[in-house]
Amino acid sequence: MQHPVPLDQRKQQILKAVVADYTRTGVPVGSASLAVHLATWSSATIRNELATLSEVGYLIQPHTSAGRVPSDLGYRYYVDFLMDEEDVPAAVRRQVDPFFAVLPSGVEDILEIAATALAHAADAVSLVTAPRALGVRVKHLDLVKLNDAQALLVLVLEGNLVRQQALNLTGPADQTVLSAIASGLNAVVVGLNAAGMSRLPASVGEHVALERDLLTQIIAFMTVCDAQQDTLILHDGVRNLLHQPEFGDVELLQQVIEVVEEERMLAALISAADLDHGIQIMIGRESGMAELSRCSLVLTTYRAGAERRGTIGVLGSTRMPYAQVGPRVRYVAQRVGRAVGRALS
Amino acid sequence: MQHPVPLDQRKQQILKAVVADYTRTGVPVGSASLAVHLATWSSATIRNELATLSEVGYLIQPHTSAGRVPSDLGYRYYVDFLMDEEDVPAAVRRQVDPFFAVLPSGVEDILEIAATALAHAADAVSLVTAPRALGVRVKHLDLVKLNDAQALLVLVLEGNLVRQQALNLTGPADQTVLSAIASGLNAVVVGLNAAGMSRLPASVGEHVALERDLLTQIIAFMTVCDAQQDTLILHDGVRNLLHQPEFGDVELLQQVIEVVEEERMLAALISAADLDHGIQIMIGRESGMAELSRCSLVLTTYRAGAERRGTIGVLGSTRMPYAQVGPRVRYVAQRVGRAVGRALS
DNA sequence: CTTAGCACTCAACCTCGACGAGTGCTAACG
DNA sequence: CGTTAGCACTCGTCGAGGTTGAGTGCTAAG
Repeated sequence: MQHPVPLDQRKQQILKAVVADYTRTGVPVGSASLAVHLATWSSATIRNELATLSEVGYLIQPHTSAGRVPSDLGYRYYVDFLMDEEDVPAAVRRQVDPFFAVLPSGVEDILEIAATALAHAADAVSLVTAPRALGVRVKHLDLVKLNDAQALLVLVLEGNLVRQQALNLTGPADQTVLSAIASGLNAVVVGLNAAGMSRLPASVGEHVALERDLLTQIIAFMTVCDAQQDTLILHDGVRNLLHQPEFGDVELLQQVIEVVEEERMLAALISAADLDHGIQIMIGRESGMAELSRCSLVLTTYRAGAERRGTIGVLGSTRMPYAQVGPRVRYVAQRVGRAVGRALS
Repeated sequence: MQHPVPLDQRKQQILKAVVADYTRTGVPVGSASLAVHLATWSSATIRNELATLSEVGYLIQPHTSAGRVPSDLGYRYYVDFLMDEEDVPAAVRRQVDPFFAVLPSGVEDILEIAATALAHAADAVSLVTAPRALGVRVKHLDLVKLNDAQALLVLVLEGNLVRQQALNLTGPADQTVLSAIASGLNAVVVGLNAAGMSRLPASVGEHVALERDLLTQIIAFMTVCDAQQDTLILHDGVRNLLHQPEFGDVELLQQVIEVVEEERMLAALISAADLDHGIQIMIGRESGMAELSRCSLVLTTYRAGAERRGTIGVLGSTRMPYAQVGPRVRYVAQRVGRAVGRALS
């Protein structure tokens, strides 16, 4: 990001007022209405300042005789230097908390609830990714016979994530044999991730060949699970976009909804996000996706335990109340982190 | 449904032509353009017929000097008596088939794929419910220790449906004890549904009290699973609504998307559907939901094995090409049935 | 019963002018 | 020299008025 053009005190106040007004009303704001809020200066003075703010690219005029609208850059300056984050109102807390009062034991179910809660709290489209670790660890596994050629692997991973997959049997094997192998593997495999499992010493049980073969398949499947976790994205609240006037244009709406339904595109975006510090805000074209040029993303991580983290955030119009949305996203993130942490037991 | 007003040959042909034209263009159709297709009669004659078709309620005039548009009743008559279903074009088959070429082993994953496939094939919002049986039967179960007070129940149900739930332990119990109980229960419980399990004789293992208690909780959870199956609805393809001119009105769009995102409302609707015969088409207000007054549902069942069936279908504009959509829904339903059947092993 | 002809209706579209919100510029003021 | 009142100017919005054309219903003739 290039160094922002520095602004004096008064220009900052005016820019802040423009963002506040426009965020509230959705209508380009003119010097007169600003002069009411900022009674210190006349509308003419403000007009001069607006002109220079437009010149340096922080404001845009839809047409000659219209008021000013913040540009992406303007929002960026606002977000970085001017914004006073608002506390999450009690009303919103009361709206969010019940979602986390009674929780299912599976992580994915919790995330689904989180998506709904955040969509309500932030009045935007919510996005949630599964918590990611360097390699998911196994908590328990089981083998169920399907037929002579196949067995069903049931993996219980950390966080009570349950995954199933059909495995090929090299030869016929009873359920009793499978159960024996499963309990044999359970003894050595618990707490390991894919990498750890591939370092496992030679077989332990009596059905050496079969067990070896199954273990190879299990490791392969776990690698797949790891990869899937990155791309799994839940979303909710598309309805919240519809009452925004800027999405009155159906063309635009269609592009945005297509991106949201096509989760792959979001996955790329989110994984590119730099979330080392608290919250990341991507404004308009900053996301790099043309379809989202009128949208902003507010993302943060939730932490469940020491090294497990997922991403949670919202997608909304660039004209969103950033001062409110940020804290709300963080609030929900904290709840999710706690809930997922508990599920990790 | 009240008895429909009978129509003579000519009126039928005209009604059919109106539906065909309107479905294609989305513009109210007038007598002149009909006279081109139905060269047998002059526009004046057709005009007379249109007037009587309007009187009996099969057609509607948006305003005095506009053409005619089919009413819900008109579509109903068309669908019941006039429609010639079209074969699913090879192009569509080629679009659908790849989705079912490589299949995951879990039923739910298959259904998700089905939803996407159908959304593409029918160019509408697809809806899919899980296959329902009178009571899902257990294939395998397992107990994993979470902490001193709780154990995680992992149920593998028919169709490789995996469900997990935390159970309360009346007293502390090792993983070894839990495994013993699990294998004891497995011996008697496999193939039973919730009802069957509650008729089970007194305990078999050595940890009588604990086992009894857990079994009660398991039965309760299975009942919940049964209930959940009815309400689980996957959907995809909201984007397909957006390029329909009738949803250019954002108000309307919002209502529809709200219903789709709020799955509960659809669940009620779908479970009310009468699917004894091949396919059910609900047109406009027939659904009873005001929000969907401009939408139609085309639903059918897919069968996986003898007594397992789920619902699959689409939600689109009332002005949808019923003659094409019906067969396509059936086509996908058949594929899904086969795929789920295979997953049931 | 069918159909040509015709008067009629009405949404869609265009144009035009009034309106007004908002601007940029200039000149006066402290 | 920064600030501000005043003013001419721009340009989108809104409503009135007029035109167009698709489509109708009715009538009378074939």
